[in-house]
Amino acid sequence: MSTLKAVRGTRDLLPPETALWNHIEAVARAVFARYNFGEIRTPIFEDTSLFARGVGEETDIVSKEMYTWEDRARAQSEKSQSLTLRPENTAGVVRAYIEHKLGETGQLQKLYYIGPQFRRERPQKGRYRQFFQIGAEVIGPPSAGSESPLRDAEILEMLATLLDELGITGWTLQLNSVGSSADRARYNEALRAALEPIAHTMCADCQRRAVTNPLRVLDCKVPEDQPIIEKLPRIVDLLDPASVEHFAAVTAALDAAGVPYTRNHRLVRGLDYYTRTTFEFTHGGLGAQNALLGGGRYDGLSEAIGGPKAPGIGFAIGLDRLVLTLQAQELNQESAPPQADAYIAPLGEAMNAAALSLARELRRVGLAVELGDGSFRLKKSFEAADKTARCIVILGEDELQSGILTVKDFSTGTQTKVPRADLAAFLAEPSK
RNA sequence: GCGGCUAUAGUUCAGCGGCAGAACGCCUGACUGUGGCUCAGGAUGUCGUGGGUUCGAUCCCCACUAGCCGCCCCA
Repeated sequence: MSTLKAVRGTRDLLPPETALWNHIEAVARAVFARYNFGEIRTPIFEDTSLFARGVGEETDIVSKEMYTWEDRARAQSEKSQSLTLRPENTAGVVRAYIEHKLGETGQLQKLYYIGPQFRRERPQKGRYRQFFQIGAEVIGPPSAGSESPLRDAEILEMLATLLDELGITGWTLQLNSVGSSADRARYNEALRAALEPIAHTMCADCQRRAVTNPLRVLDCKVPEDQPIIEKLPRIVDLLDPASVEHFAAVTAALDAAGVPYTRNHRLVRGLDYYTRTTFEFTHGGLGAQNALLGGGRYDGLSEAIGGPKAPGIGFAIGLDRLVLTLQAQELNQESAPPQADAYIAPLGEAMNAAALSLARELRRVGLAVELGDGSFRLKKSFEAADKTARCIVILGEDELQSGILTVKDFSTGTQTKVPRADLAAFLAEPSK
């Protein structure tokens, strides 16, 4: 019988790596709080039609990457229902916005989420079937200012701040506008027409893309094709005046705030709901998956799934990729394993009960304490203590009788007698 | 879903058609209470899983599974 393993594309996250995950999440929460975002937690599965209508039937995500099953009826009166593990979280957030009539508040809703998403893709580095995203959405009725380009710029400025505060170096913000859905359809046809006579001079992939999905030609990385791609029509030339004005306002605000960005005419994103502003923050060193995060405006999404007019803008950060990037950066640095403040070494099993009592006392005042076992010989206690804690506290007959504990600080090698009443304060002082 | 590479000790990896290896890590080492550095000794294991070829397979062949890389696409 084969041993059970985590299924393909899923994985266990173990210490000490989980400490990094928690750190990233804590920084994100702190940054979001400063921008006055609140947390939303939506279900991990939804009615399949939410994604079909929201993300788009023809997208790769919906057409071939979803985990979908039929949740069978359990009573005569109940109908079976097609359910899907969420492949992204924006649709769920907008569904919740509609369901709870958040638009009726008249206020701009600023919501963030942290959680797992599911797509059945071939796993690679930085790509998993259960992966984690940190995302946020700004959505509301137009009267609340949800259409303002200031919201776009603020989101981008917040993301730049977040990456900076996480210590991510070398990121690039790629920015584009895809206009209205009508603009995008016109552009698609313009590209197709422009490619038809020249596609045969391009790489094999592009020849195929020119027919199946002209927008993807823009992503081609073959050097010989670049001059050809540069001469293709740009979507910016086909945008309606309002979209042009919107985009200009976004870039003007970014310039004023000093957020660096790169105008990328080729940035087209794969989800149907994007309108106007689209963006990616990319980072080298992630291989083919160079996008740390992506997002954009989705002015028609709410209406597409049966809600009121509720323009919005949001993003999703690939948490797994953020972790990979930070781990790669930290390769050059020494990362010390987490250390407890003290290791209590009871001498003999008769001391165990007293040791727990002492540990409780220290832990209650906030010290991190590792508790040894009285069956260990002192030598073994020292070995264990040296690996897990800054100090060892010896608790034997003498110490119990006298109330004076023996403490040795590993960083200095000095051994001290400390009255039990002073122990917590002694341990709390950073050793010099 | 397609193509390429890979799978050996806890970890990183050598290796060979004929007894399974290194480094690091781990365990032990006088003493009724002293770690690190060094020294001595020790254990590592279904050689990914299942078939096949062979007197004999960890090694060669096939399938499967998983990982990595690329494609597709995306976070």
